[in-house]
Amino acid sequence: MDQNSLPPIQTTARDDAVLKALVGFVRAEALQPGGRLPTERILAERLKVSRNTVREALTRWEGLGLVERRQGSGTYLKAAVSPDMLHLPLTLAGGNDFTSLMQTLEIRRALEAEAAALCAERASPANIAEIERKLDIMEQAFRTLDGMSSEEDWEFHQAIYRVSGNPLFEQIIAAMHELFHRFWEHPLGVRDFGHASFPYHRTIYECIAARDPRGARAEALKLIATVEDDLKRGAAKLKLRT
Amino acid sequence: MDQNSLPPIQTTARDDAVLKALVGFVRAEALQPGGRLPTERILAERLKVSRNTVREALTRWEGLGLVERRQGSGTYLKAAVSPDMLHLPLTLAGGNDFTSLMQTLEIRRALEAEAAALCAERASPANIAEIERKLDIMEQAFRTLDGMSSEEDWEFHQAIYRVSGNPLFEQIIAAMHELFHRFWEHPLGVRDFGHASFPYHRTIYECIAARDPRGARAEALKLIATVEDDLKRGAAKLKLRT
DNA sequence: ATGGTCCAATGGTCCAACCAATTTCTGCAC
DNA sequence: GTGCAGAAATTGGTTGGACCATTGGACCAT
Repeated sequence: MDQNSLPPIQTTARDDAVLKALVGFVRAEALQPGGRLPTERILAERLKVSRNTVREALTRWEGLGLVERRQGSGTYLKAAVSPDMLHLPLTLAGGNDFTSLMQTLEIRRALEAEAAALCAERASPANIAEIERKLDIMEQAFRTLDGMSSEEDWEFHQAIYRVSGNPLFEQIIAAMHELFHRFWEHPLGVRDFGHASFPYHRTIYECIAARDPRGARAEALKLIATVEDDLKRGAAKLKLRT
Repeated sequence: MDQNSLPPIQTTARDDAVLKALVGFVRAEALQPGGRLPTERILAERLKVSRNTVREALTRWEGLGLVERRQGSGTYLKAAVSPDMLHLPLTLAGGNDFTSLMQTLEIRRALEAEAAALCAERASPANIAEIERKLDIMEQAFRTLDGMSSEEDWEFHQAIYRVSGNPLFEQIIAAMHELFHRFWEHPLGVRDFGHASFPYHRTIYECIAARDPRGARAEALKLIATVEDDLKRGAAKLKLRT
């Protein structure tokens, strides 16, 4: 017998019930990300639970990044919610060491290549125009600053993830982006970090515009490879462990 | 001016401070997963904060899967913690609908192929033997049950992720496994769901044993393709939306 | 317009108590 | 002594009420 057929009963689950009610509220009110939730006091009164219970529920959602609380202002929705949401709380020991960054890059390589390929398959003309716009901005920033601008670079890649049609790509990479961002600003002592990756942004775009999934995948892999090289050069310079 | 040069100041962060102190405690006591944390009341007293604040902090950790609370018993550590942890709270609108499962598969395709390739590069003889053992068990289960056994199948793939040398693969896929598991037991009305994927498990293993990254990647892609086919067949049968 | 002051709303913290589940102890029967 | 039922202590869960800190808008003086 599958032990899943007899799940443990839940005798008390006030805060979970609160969250369920909140999901209902968000849907009933068609609340969009950025919208404001009822105040804690109102929720407590309406749901007939203590304000503390409401707070515990909201704390959970806050930890999951679904909601943002601003003292003196209110509680705001940060992401879309649905009744059958699944939360994947990944917690990984992330450091600034070479190994962690390399591992992050391996994940990014896998996802970036796949996303680029899917993007090339599915992009509409409007999508392609949007990506080109982001590319132009990035290239402009590159010339102005004489180097990679992490902000504009990120926007470009994000556009590709979005157009891939699979929101999971954007979510996973966005979550890891913070980890990556940390060291992006401190290029391990390597001058011109990311310079080598610059030309591949355009080649990726061209493959997408040409609806060439295989090419897009190949160019994406090349781009990641240049970043890996930069990383290795930095590691060698700092004599970090491999 | 770079807007990062004036980051918002942090005036109060009691519960965050509690978590930081808790990290220190875990490390000082060399607390292992499964170990028991101090009582909420004791923590409140020691840290000179209200029990409510302690509870908010623990609620966050609980939501992140780091800790488990058992009423009447205590609070127990569920995973290792470190000062520089990174949390990726992925929330995906995951249902049993065709679209969600297909998107999950696209992620799995990206990661599975990369992991198989890395595994083929890095596997030690002992690793290879371990994977073969898992493969034998899976094949045995297949013959006995006359069908795929999700449990043994999962163990096989997990072994590959582990040997890939990058713990992120295992963590991400493991988190998504629950989503996949849901419908794995209810194969959308498709008889012999997963049957077609069976032979590729051995071909993947053989490529790994032969230290053939390209082959391993190719076979992994074939395996996922068969699952996608099964999924599409099920969707067509159930007239689900694409 | 600009800046300052006040004030109501809102999240953050605290306290003291009680409830509910669990564990531990106690004492009785055998 | 052993075993077990019930009491007692422990521990997380909930409640209600209070106060603090921050926010943002209204109002006012310059």
